[in-house]
Amino acid sequence: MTNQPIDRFKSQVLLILSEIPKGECIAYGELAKLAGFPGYARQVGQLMKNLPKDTKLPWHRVVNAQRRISFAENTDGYLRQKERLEQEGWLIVGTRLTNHTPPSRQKPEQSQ
DNA sequence: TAAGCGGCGGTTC
DNA sequence: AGAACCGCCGCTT
Repeated sequence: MTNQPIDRFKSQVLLILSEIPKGECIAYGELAKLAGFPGYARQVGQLMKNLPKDTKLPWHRVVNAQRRISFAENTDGYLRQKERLEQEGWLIVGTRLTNHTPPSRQKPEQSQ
């Protein structure tokens, strides 16, 4: 339409997103960069928000650069994303993602 | 037209 | 490690 670059941005992002393997996650900025639009992290988030609820795209695999779910904990969006991520093997503590059991306050210090 | 707001990110304190 | 700040860029008011 009138917004060709923007439309392309969406297409690219959604394409890359659909290629994200199960059990893996990517940051908004990372996704934007891979799509060819570095700096468009927020737009990716906006795009995710605008995705239809019945989309089969792995929107839940998109988290922020801090490896955290960008929704507030009490929101339904957070709960949905958490559910889906846990379903793919992720262990989630609060908004934080961990691949396996979190190191119960195990501090590196001189360990090794 | 201007101002504010995000499913953000990187740096700094 | 966590909170605060600023920079970013399109969308909504």
